[in-house]
Amino acid sequence: MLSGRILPRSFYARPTVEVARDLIGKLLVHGPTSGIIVETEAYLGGGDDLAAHTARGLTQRTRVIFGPPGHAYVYLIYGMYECLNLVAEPDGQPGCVLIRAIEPVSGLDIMRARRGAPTRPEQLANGPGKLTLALAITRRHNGVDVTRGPLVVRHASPERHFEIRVTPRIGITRSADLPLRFVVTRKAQHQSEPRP
DNA sequence: GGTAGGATGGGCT
DNA sequence: GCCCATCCTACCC
Repeated sequence: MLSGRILPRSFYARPTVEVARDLIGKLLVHGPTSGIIVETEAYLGGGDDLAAHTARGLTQRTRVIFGPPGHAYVYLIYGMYECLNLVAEPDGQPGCVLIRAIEPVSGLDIMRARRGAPTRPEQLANGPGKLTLALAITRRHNGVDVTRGPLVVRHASPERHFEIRVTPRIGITRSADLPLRFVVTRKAQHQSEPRP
């Protein structure tokens, strides 16, 4: 598949929920590996979202989330895995989107080698810790600008349209009821004709 | 099909 | 010292 233009910073400089929703169907690219984003979660600033890392305010770790939009926030989780977020909202306002799953598009063999365990294609990057492993995204990418390579998000070409379901977020205990997770349920381009 | 438990280290109280 | 925005394996239907 061809990749379209890089998402501009204005894409990210919007309310976090809108950015989370609109990242579905976009192409996450790092070097030779890439995949279509199929699951995201919004983590809000402003204090009402107790699951957000920014809920306790500005710290050394969370400073990137308060910075300009269109940058990567990467952190270590459970001492073993790293999670990729993309910073939303205008500069100075917190808010970010966790990328929870991608559907591999290019560099499948490289992803398989990085993941180690015998892995079926659909399981290569279907989790936040798995996709960073598959795309070789680490804390060294914390703070990098994703509107300029090598780690970027692009429009898919042709543009992809999906049916999206909104649900509570996964794996949290605080603010666990907020509908801030966006996940592809069905590929629109594969939608069948009306049944007889 | 399902779930329980352990690995592992940084951030914050 | 406790809490994680996780994943994999073992084990049990």
